[in-house]
Amino acid sequence: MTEKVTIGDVARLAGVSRQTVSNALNSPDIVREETRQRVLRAVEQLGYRVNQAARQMRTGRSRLIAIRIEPDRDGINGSVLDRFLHGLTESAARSGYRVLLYTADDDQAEVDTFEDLLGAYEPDAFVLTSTHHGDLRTAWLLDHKVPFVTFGRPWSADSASASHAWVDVDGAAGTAAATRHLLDAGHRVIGFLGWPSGSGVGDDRREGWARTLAAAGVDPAGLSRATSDGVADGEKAAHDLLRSDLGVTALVCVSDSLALGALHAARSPGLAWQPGRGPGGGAAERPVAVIGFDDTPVAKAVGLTSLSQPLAQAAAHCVALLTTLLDGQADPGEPPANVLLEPSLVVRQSA
Amino acid sequence: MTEKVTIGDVARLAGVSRQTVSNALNSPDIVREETRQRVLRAVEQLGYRVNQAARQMRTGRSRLIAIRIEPDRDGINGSVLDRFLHGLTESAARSGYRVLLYTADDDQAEVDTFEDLLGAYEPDAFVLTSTHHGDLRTAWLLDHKVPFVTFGRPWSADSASASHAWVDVDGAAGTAAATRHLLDAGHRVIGFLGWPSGSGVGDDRREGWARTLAAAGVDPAGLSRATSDGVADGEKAAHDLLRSDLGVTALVCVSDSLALGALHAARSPGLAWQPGRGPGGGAAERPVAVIGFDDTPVAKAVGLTSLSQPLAQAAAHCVALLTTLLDGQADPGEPPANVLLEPSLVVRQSA
DNA sequence: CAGTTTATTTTGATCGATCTAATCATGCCT
DNA sequence: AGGCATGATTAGATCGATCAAAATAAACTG
Repeated sequence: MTEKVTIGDVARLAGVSRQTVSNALNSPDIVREETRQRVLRAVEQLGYRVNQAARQMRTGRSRLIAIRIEPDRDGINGSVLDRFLHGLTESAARSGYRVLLYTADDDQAEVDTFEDLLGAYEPDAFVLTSTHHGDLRTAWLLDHKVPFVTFGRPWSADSASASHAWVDVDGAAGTAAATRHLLDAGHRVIGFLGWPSGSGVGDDRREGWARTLAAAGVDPAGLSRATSDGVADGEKAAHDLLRSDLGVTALVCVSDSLALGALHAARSPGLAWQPGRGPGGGAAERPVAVIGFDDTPVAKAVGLTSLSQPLAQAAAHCVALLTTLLDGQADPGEPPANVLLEPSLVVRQSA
Repeated sequence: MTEKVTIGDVARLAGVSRQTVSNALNSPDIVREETRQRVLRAVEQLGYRVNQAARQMRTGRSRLIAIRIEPDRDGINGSVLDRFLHGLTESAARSGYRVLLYTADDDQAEVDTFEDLLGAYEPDAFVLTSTHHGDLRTAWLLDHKVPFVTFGRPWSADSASASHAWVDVDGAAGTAAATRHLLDAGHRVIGFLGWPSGSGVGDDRREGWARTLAAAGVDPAGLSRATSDGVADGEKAAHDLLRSDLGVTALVCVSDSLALGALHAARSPGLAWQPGRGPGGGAAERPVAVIGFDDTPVAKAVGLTSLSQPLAQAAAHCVALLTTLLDGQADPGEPPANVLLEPSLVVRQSA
């Protein structure tokens, strides 16, 4: 163990009182410059570091941010949270905060954990991910006046009231960009592989595709398929869509999992298309173009064009919003701030 | 915020002193049974939770375990740490500990962070991942008598001295199992795609393959290729190995990244093989079998047979070793304990 | 039944920082 | 020079728990 250096040790060496050391560090402006220097030199010399536990007792602030780590549910998209976590840890550290992890199997368990953590470690704030309709967690936190930010919009009906700070990535803007990219490449009949409607994220992403396609004069009706998230599901849905006689030459997908399945389907015989004509018959076949979402390692590995979420940025914004909340700079009259970031298209071989 | 409930509140309600409440919770055996019940009822009623900061000040124990979260370097193998982290968080919680994250770009930066954290948050222990030759970090922690466990063996020359607790997965046993699986399936000339020698993990995994192949009467010499970790690298190396006239019909790979590359190579024309004869000429071609390592989401997605590390188990063992260290149950005379787990082969289409 | 031992509970101090309020200098104004 | 606002520093209390030691109650012993 490192020998403990307390504020008293520093005070003794600098020849001042404990409080002056504290002031020199926390309210530099009320200490005489020369004294401040002397204190800082002593701090340096002894390698003093403020003890969080002691500070926390007095101030009630732990400088901890808690976040739940999820079991990477479907696997393929699991690394998204991982990258976000990394960004969060870095940004938090830059602002003098540390990240504390916890797990919970469902909303209720998570709320219980809130109570546990607040009683024991007193994190200053929470970051919630995977927000969804009728989220118990946000209600509880608001109710107990615990500061928090969500990574993900509040997808509830009363989102108009915008009752908490959030950061999100604009899925619709992403799929719109993907669709535009395909249109620019000469595609017209562009399909969409999504999740069953009802999930905020999924609906949002579909909307971006539909809007852009319609704007280009193509009716999106009938060009979309919904399925659960999985490679096999994606393959099946893509097959179904490509076999129909609609002349689909490209697919925008709500996730890399579905896109990967679509890629398999697209490479199965008889589903390619010929430039300049409709599908079927002719030379120089071109494979169906596919674009995924999330830019997971899988996408990189198989050359799948995909939409990349600016996760490090999102994390940084979360921390920024939190520090504003915590430092009380937030105007209580103003509605809570929020940030919407645009994903970027990473072009690879698949489109 | 939740209204604060202190040990004093509980004491008042239960009609005893603060210390008795503390005893009832921490040393139940020295409190009269009836009193204990009364205290527990009061605790329940008020929803009391011990304040870690206050406890930490007195006891010097924070009940925090710190671990570094790495930027998922190559991406494809990134989720391994993620899954380990999840397991660690769960196991730690079960033992009354929480996980604190930090980042660091290299060993030196990590050591600096040790000092920071120990001064400020006083984590009770560290869990180190990615141990390697000449690891600065273990030396520093040993030197400062900070409890820690590594996930990964000490790969140093003086590993004989086994100076710290560790948990690891037996890579050699894994590749041995993979090789045996291929032998059982009728393969004889089985190649290996690995990393350049010098990395403990890589050498270990190669060794399991070589040993098993030799035991089956096949000389592994010349059947292995070394390359950096990447899909393209793997494809190139696999091509090279398959094109040689050695008659390789299967490949064991040190990682899923390389295996994915190998899979691509194996599917390129002219590299299949015919059962019952050597490569080239004949009917009923069979693709080259490929086995990867780590069972990443990519493996699952593309149907790659791979070796799965028991990460949740490994994490649980890490916590178990730590609690033994921290609760002082470890016999100081005994050398530190360690655990070696076996990976399991997840068989999919590729082999 | 006094004298001890053992069981149970309580009192007071303490961990290391910060808050509040008090003290001690200075400079300025009339 | 006295009065006073301002600047700089310090003394003492405090956060909530646990430790060490003391106090009290109960049990046992000869």
